[in-house]
Amino acid sequence: MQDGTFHQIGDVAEATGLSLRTIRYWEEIGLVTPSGRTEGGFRLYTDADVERVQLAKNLKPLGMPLEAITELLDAHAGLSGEPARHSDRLRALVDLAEDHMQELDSKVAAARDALASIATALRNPLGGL
Amino acid sequence: MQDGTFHQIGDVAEATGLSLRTIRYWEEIGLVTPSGRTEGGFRLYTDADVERVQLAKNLKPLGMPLEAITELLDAHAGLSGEPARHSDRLRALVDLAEDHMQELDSKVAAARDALASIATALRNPLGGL
DNA sequence: TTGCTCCTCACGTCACGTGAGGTGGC
DNA sequence: TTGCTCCTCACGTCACGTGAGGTGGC
Repeated sequence: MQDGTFHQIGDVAEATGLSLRTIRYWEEIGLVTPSGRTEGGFRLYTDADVERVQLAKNLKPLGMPLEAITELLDAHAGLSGEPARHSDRLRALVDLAEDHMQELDSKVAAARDALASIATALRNPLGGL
Repeated sequence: MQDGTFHQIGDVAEATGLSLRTIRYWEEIGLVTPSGRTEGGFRLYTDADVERVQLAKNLKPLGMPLEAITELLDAHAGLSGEPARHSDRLRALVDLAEDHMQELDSKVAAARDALASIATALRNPLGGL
């Protein structure tokens, strides 16, 4: 959970490939909040915070609004030995995310086909079919 | 190319699953322009116009700005028996699109893994790993 | 003390969503 | 003539990008 070491926002940005602005915006909307701040106001992230940023980044392609990703990660984080209530909530959110995953898969397939049909024009420059 | 029949924007929206606003916006930025208008100002789309809308929609998941998709479709449309200039341009744009396709593939894989790791918590509600 | 990193506004941008008020077309 | 579909503004939204001006920390 905590090993005593903290990370600054620049470290998190480098580790995840996100911009500082994005990480700050995600805090603004409550998606990822740093566990601490220095006296001067510098954000301090634990390893768990960084993992949450990375999870959020990886889930983004699903195309859900960031608010939905926030709910999903909140439900996931609150599951440590909880009663069945949180589990039901999490299950519903995971189902929703899996629906988005299905849609994403078919969109990617359609994109691949579209790109292939355009690329075909390079080998067969006849205009029509 | 043309069969004499034209389609109104509502038909195009229903056929492609896009909103009227999206189709109008795409015209605003020069992505898809209807081939004609009625006297009263109603947009008229040919089958080729509709195909272009559908291609643009399918390419969207690649994550390129709409301006890049416009260039790609323009280069593709201008390839009917053209000299090698357009072919070079098209090749470069297709290469760029294929790069985006690669990135999309790895993003989807990461999203699938992330979602699976969250879903695992439902079968193994121990909090840790 | 000098850099480098961080901070908070705050306006700009992209790709639309969402009415408001009005007119075309079978 | 009545609906239904379309039209053009024009402001709102989401997820940031991009400076402006200022301060923290090794």
